[in-house]
Amino acid sequence: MKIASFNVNSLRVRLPIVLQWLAEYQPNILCVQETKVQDNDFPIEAFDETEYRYVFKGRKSYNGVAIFSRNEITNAKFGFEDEPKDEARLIKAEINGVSIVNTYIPQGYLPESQKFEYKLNWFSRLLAFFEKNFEPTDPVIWVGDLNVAPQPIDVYDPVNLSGHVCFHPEVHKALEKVLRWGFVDVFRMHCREPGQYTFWDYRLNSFQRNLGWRLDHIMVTKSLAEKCTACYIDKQPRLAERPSDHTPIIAEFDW
Amino acid sequence: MKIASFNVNSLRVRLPIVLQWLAEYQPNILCVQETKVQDNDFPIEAFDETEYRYVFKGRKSYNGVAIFSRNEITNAKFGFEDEPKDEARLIKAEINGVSIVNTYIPQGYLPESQKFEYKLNWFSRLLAFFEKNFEPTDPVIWVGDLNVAPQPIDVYDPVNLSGHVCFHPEVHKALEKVLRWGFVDVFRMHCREPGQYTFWDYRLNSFQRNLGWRLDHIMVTKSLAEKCTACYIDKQPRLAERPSDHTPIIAEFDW
DNA sequence: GCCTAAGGGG
DNA sequence: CCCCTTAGGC
Repeated sequence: MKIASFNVNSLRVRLPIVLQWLAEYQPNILCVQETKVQDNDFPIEAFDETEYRYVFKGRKSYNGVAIFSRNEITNAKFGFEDEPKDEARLIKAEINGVSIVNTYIPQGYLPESQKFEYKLNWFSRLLAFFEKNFEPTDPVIWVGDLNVAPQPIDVYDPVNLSGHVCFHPEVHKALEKVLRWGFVDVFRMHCREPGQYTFWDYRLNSFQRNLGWRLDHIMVTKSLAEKCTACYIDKQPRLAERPSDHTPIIAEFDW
Repeated sequence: MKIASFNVNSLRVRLPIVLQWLAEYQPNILCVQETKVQDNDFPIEAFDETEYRYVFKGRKSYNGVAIFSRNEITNAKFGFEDEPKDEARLIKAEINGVSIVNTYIPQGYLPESQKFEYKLNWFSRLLAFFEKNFEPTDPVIWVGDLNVAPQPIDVYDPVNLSGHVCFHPEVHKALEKVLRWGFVDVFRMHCREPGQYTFWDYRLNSFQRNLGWRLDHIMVTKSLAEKCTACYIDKQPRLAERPSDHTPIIAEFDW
């Protein structure tokens, strides 16, 4: 049982990468973010030629989320239950008796901005969403681009980056609250190495110099964490002709 | 002695095609149009790695002409001598004792428009340019995207396209006047076949359906026409990954 | 359709 | 640096 998360930064531009990646890695589930495609323009034909089923919700230009799965996807719901729903940022679905929550959390622009307030609030609303829909003992997998590097080990320069909207005490507190509800960061459960990132800014040759951030995560409830056999980051898609600025993270489970 | 004309529709985008084409066909001279690149951004490095010399004149976004030659290029002049010079639409140069005039003639938008007036006027000014600079007995090669299909045989639907700015009685008359000064259309000297085109609109799948136009030409004075051994259109570059909407025309001479 | 540009976003 | 959008040209 393999589940992956990948911020594709335009599904249409990255379609060859995504199709090749699915064919090569054969995950059971792939959650993608930043599809940047309206539902009418979603490239369903390309995926209908694969064994993958899909659910998606997008909008013009920004955001957009999708789940691809080899097994049946049921009860797909998009966005929060209250306003603003942010449908192109959250999918909840059930696959093989496990609940999947795929999120693209707002980046937050600048700490002084309204957008940062919105981001912090988004974490609160997400916690309420988990509290309302699940018990911590349920099998729940929360994945996506969470736009937060949880620990100093998760950014290339923790001293100078402290205060950045993706590495900020307030955001760390907000994430911590959600995790404390009942999630385990399965990547850090398996790997304590520094320099393990999933995002590199397109500017500054960040990837070549490994000036990265670990922003993409696979968080699972405790019952599932016990069954997680591996979790790793795949940098291969970054070597493609037109790579995304993010790269996939994969977790494997014995169940 | 091989000379070719090719509207590249962005030299930077088509650079791989042009370099490969030069390496494969080894023409003595290649005239290109619609380089769409300012002189500061012209990719000279790429051509400095070949045996080709070059002269060019471009501007931002629109037009732009260049000549590549394996032999020395002398007395290169850009544009008309009077205003508007339209430097990014005309190069006159000498190569191997022959005069080359490479033109990208205005398309003309709509017959009712000012731009169409400008196009017709451009042909008049070009005739005056030839009269002033050459004798019909001189060896002169006039090539380029002339934005005119000379005969009914040169468009896919002569009845319905009659009146289009590139297949219009006024334009035919204007071209005819220039030809009568002393030029021979060497393509039609060698080939009377219909369906021989050099341009296909990107829209409507024109290339696949061969809904084309013969807009790119090699016109030569009589003394040279006698030495022309072949003239043909090369559709191979249209099979590239990112083809131009035009394709090269090539003439061969024994001299 | 495919090129260009300029402006917003990360 | 690479994505998006809109607008203009052909």
